[in-house]
Amino acid sequence: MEGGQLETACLPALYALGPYAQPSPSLLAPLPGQHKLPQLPLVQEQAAGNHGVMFSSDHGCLYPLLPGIPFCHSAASACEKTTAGFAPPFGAGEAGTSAAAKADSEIAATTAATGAGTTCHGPNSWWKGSAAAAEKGKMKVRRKMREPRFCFQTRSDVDVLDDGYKWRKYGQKVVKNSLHPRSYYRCTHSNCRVKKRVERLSEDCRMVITTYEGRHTHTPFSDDANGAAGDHAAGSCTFTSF
DNA sequence: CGCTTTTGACCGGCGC
DNA sequence: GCGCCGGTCAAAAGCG
Repeated sequence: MEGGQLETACLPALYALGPYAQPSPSLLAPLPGQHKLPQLPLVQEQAAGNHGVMFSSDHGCLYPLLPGIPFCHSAASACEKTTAGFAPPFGAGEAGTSAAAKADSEIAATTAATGAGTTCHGPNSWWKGSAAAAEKGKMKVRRKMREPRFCFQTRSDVDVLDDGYKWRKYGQKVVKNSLHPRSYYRCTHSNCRVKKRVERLSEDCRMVITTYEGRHTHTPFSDDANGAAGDHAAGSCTFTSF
């Protein structure tokens, strides 16, 4: 359903960030058919910090929400600072719930684990185990193995931003202190375990918080046999990491 | 017919 | 130890 819902004209500038790529301006590659990207020094910090960065976009202008915010390098407390700082201007702070901070704290422990070169699951079983019994055991592992996350704030009438990837919705949940349900998506690419959450601010239903978790193992549209899009990938690996 | 979305249930983590 | 809450699962329904 997603991937094409947004008219290009009203697309918020959503750029592919390379959380693990080298901190270079080349990290910022505009997605196919999207706006030229501004220089975002903050992203370079993000590249080093791996996760927790937040941006705001207003139909084309993507900018750091809080310049100089402390990234979540390791401690959960740092994450809380980040998210708390994010919340006040908008009142709700859904993206900065304790759970988000909690997850970020897990990321801190996870980053090293994932850096070891292993995925938590088989390459083709990123969303479920083979057996229910085994799943129970894996569930805990999966929760521990959190991926780096990026949080974007965009202003849009549609929930799902066309970021060049194809997503499948796997859940929706009403979260506390939010008038709008949170939607959970997974990348449909077979080997890709990237997830994203989409939710709207209670105080401003036009503001959409999109949180990406993990890194794409493929280029945008690569699973759609869209070769042209693949050509947009900056280099071979920089753009693939999101 | 295959894929996606919906939705209620379940599970684990965390705070009290 | 208990309850709350976020995140995920999985069956059913919907859609192209």
